Amino acid sequence: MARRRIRPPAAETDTSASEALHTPLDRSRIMNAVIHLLQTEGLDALSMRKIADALGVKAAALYYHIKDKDQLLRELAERIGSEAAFPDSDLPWQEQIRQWAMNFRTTLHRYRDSVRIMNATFAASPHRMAHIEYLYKVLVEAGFPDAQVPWMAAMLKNQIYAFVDEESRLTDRAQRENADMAGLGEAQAHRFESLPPDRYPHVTRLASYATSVEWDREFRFGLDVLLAGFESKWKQE
Amino acid sequence: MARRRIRPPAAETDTSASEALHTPLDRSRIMNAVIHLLQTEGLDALSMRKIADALGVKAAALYYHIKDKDQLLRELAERIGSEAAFPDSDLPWQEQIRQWAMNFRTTLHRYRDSVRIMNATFAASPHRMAHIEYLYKVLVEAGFPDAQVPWMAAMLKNQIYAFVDEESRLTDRAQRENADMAGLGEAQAHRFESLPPDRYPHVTRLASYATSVEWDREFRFGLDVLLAGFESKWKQE
DNA sequence: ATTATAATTGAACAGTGTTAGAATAATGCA
DNA sequence: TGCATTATTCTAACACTGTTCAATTATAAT
Repeated sequence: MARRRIRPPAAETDTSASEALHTPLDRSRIMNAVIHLLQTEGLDALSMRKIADALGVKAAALYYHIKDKDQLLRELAERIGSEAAFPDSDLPWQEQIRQWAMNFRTTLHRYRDSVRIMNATFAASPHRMAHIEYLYKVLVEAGFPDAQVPWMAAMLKNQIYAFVDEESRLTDRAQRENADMAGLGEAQAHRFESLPPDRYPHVTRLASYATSVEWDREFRFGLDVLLAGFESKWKQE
Repeated sequence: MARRRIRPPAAETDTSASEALHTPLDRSRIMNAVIHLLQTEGLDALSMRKIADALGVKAAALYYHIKDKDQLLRELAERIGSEAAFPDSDLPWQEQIRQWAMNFRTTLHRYRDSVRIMNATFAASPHRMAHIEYLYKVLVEAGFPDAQVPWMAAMLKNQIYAFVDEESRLTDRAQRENADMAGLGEAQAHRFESLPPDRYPHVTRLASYATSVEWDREFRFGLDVLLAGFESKWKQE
């Protein structure tokens, strides 16, 4: 009775060489499965049971290696933070921040639902703190008053998160619409255009600007607004 | 057999006069229970079964009157949006936006987890659209180019949401800490102060500015940065 | 009193994160 | 090799979540 069970091959989701085939299990192997599942199905589908399935294991087995799901998300957020590079530190501060922001945005683009992950977890991990420290340093050395630097950094962070969040939402949606009914060109992006123009004259008139967007340009525009605002406020106080 | 069941008094959570005692049930009575539950226990505790309990009813009964939970949240968001007033339209545009933003912030303060609710629901409801229309109108009439107005409005909205979100989080936490260990003064707000100063010199040095915050002042500061940035960008292009 | 309609319920479905205790696999030691 | 110890994994359950459907009860109309 009770014959030895040999673990079945199990769909490993990704047999991309490296990483021993089915060795015991491991925090890093779990993280790989998490990332793969995140990219293919999104954050909402990221359940403990699905992660375990992808590893050919039952959900309870995960809890021998990790504390809870939140730890998984924190490690995910930390990993994302670790991939955004810092610009050369002898550039002028405006250019440093511009490049830093664009690096960060590019990194956020690489992970599905990245902004939601960042917002759902507290930032007190080494690589994420390094970004805060970097921003503080640049702004302090640029001569801004200590008391305002944390707020300026927060505004930059918020602007990036909010922008990338909306950007991801709209481009994802556009992709799906193009996939469903290929052709037909110019899907109506926002439903704003189909609103009563007498009640919302400005919204309907400006709705066209929300359809075809040059995201890179608009991201720079938002950054420039903040940087110009910083300088303006700095001079007059 | 099968005697008539007379509905028990049931804890109505709030017998604040008005509203017939236990008449059938009703979208507006449901909304009242939702709001009361939101304010006392927060968004995370807002489950269909708890809402039903507060009304002396089973969860399935709610679905005769509403479509799903999301509709409840959308009505909540719409209600919040409806309570923020618009400033006089003959003020200069900067002052209009300043007052509009402060009104909106005050309204958000009145509802627990309000920002999360706003962010979780799409804005295409009358009162919320009215705010977008208003912002577009003010900015267009201030002379800003059409193509940039939607982005400017988005930046203002994002700044308000992000600010109030953080503000609520920190003040809620401070209140809880003061409740637990009354006295002892100056709870350490952020854990930033207990970080290694050699690794994060700027963060630890500036941590003190995050402890005692004049939120009103900082909110105005953030707004002024945006307004100054808008003007600066507008002039040079 | 009987029929028609409005409102509520019980029970279930398919999920979620998480835990305790039993079962199994891998390992060290004699 | 056999045995005992440790390292993993599994089974089963708990307490939740939003939601649906058929059956039941309440209310109103005839």
